[in-house]
Amino acid sequence: MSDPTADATFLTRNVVEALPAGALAERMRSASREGRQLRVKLGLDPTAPDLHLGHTVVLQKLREFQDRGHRVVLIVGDYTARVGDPSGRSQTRPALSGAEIDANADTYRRQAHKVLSADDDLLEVRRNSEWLDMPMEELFALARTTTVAQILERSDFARRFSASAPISILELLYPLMQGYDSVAVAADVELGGTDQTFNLMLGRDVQRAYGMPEQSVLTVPILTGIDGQQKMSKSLGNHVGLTEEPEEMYGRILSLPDAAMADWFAQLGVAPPPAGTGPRETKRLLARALVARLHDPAAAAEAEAHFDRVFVAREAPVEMPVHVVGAGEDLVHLPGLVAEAFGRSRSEARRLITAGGVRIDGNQVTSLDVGRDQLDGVVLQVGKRAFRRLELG
RNA sequence: GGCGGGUUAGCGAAGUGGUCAAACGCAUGCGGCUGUAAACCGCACCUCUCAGAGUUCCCAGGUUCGAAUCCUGGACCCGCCA
Repeated sequence: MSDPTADATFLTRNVVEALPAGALAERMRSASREGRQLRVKLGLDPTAPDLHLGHTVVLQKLREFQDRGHRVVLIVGDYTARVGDPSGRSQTRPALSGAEIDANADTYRRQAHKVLSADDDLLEVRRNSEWLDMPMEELFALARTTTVAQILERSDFARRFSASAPISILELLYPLMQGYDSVAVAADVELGGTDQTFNLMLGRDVQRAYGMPEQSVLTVPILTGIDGQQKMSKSLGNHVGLTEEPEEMYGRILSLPDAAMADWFAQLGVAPPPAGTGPRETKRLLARALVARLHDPAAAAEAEAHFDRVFVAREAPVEMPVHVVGAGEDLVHLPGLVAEAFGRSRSEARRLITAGGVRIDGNQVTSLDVGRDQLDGVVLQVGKRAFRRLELG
């Protein structure tokens, strides 16, 4: 392990807040003296099956800790997911079934490895059902650590409370459970988005109540989605999934509004281009860098080439699935063909054709029927991105 | 326990007996312009084998020639009072 003070300075770069001030450096120095790793906690709520680019902001930061020899403790909130984190929500959240949570937890772990080192010495993955499935007596002890006034300090609770909106007791318990996670894994540091500030800080109070050193808290920015408006979230459909194909990923990043680019560079830690670079090239650079990070540089280059070919030059991609046109009449009914080839309904296919969204070899289709002999080997296209090469069967 | 309000398409939200598959906005899809940017324009957006047909307005039953709209019962949500 290197110089702890310098490390702390490096690690607090690009974070929104490091609380309390100087605590991280101090903790790093004492850990260094004792010759032990810091335990750096991140809780993941397995309510959605996929991680996205927004999650990489915090994962990237965890990776920096790992690179300095510290141990990341990922907590899959399988137990707390049954409550639902009310942070930033105006409504009570629905609970998930055990099976859904299990499935999500699994994919989380796999996806997190895209950014984190999987080295056993540097990564520990736990589920909070290990300790939160506690006797009521222990729950009482936990509940005693915090007052309602403390919990109501949190702005979203306060807002709902003053608006007379419902707040369930279960929701009030959520921050306590998250805090108890910190006790259970003896966290030295906990990371989270800025929307987690309250929960992270409460974790300190809970730790103190249990007679243990209080964790240092780092909050990272919440990444904007590709709509440039709302925070990135799968349910808003404005996300870039970590498991997406390079081509898809590249394309989605390019659709980011210009106004949001600067934030992305800063928050995702991509080196910005030299001054004077145009917005188009700047965004291409961003997209290349991110695809390279989540896949590899070769994939990024290929994705860009594919993009240029399909969307700039408007040509068909090099490779595409083949659809075999079944034997039949001399005249082929296009709605049926499009429906079959792209898995849509005939009605939808018909609408697309009428709207001018279907092309054959690049030419907009205007009639609903086409001679069968004109379909051999041609490229059938729906919209800008879906292609099938046709073959006669 | 008492009183009141609510439940309409992916979301928000009109509609209070026929002209309602249901205004409008958002989101989404396709097209145009373009840098898959912004802004803007056009079309589509319950389902389908689409000049037509089918199924809707929390659920069940009823009134009526006719109901998203009226009545009865039920479910769920919310508020106020206790």
